[in-house]
Amino acid sequence: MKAQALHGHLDALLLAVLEQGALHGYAIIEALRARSDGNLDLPTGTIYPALRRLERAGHVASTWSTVNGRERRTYQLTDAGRRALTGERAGWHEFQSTVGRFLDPGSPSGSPA
Amino acid sequence: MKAQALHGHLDALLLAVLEQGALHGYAIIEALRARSDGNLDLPTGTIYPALRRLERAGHVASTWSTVNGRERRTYQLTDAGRRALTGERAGWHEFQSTVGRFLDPGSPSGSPA
DNA sequence: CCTTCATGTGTAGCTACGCTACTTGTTCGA
DNA sequence: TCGAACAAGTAGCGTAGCTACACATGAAGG
Repeated sequence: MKAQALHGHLDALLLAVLEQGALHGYAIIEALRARSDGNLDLPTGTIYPALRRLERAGHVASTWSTVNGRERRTYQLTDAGRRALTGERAGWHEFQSTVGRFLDPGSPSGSPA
Repeated sequence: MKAQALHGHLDALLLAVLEQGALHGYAIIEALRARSDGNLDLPTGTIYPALRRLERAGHVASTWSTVNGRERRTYQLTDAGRRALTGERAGWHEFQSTVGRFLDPGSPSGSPA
């Protein structure tokens, strides 16, 4: 998967992963990798700054905890984050349908969903 | 539509538009706008550099012509461009399915196509 | 005649944002 | 003891689309 394809969609992915339950950064990376069959293997330098961004935006909240002597910052979705995710989903569908109209051969209307 | 969502997919769009016939830059902008119901209203500063990039990559070829005293640079797909478009389509489908797995609620397998 | 708008191409510089490469620290198995 | 997995983090880079501009012609309107 081309690296820059993700541009602008990472926030939505992170919110979607956290929708199913709070996770810490490292676990988020593993969840993305697992649920995408290895297609999304994102480096920490991508995830951690993105999570800080989401926290500054109020979409996630973080709490520190210590597990086996290791410091974990666990992130959970806020109500605003849940609302944001709804918007991101809508945006994704619009984007998908718009680009698909050009790139999907057999779907003329552009609205398969 | 968020602006940076397009990142990494513009080349594919341009190749797809040119697949249906040669067009000059301005007409490409209009074609994108028309076929996307106005969702893709791309500025010239996006299109022209992108076309130059595609030409340097050998995916399109350009020919000058004069129409009504106006200089037009018409772009057409090369064979390499056609092959590239096939790859871009595959990449798009992979991307779509990967992200959709997280953002599309009701499609568990992630392979609707 | 002059202004304005649509047509048409183009560039310089900005900015957003994911990536590379690195650092720090702990636990666990070889 | 040493390396690998776990866990978090930052500085700086690079890509690539966007903003704002410049330039030129033709048609329409006053």
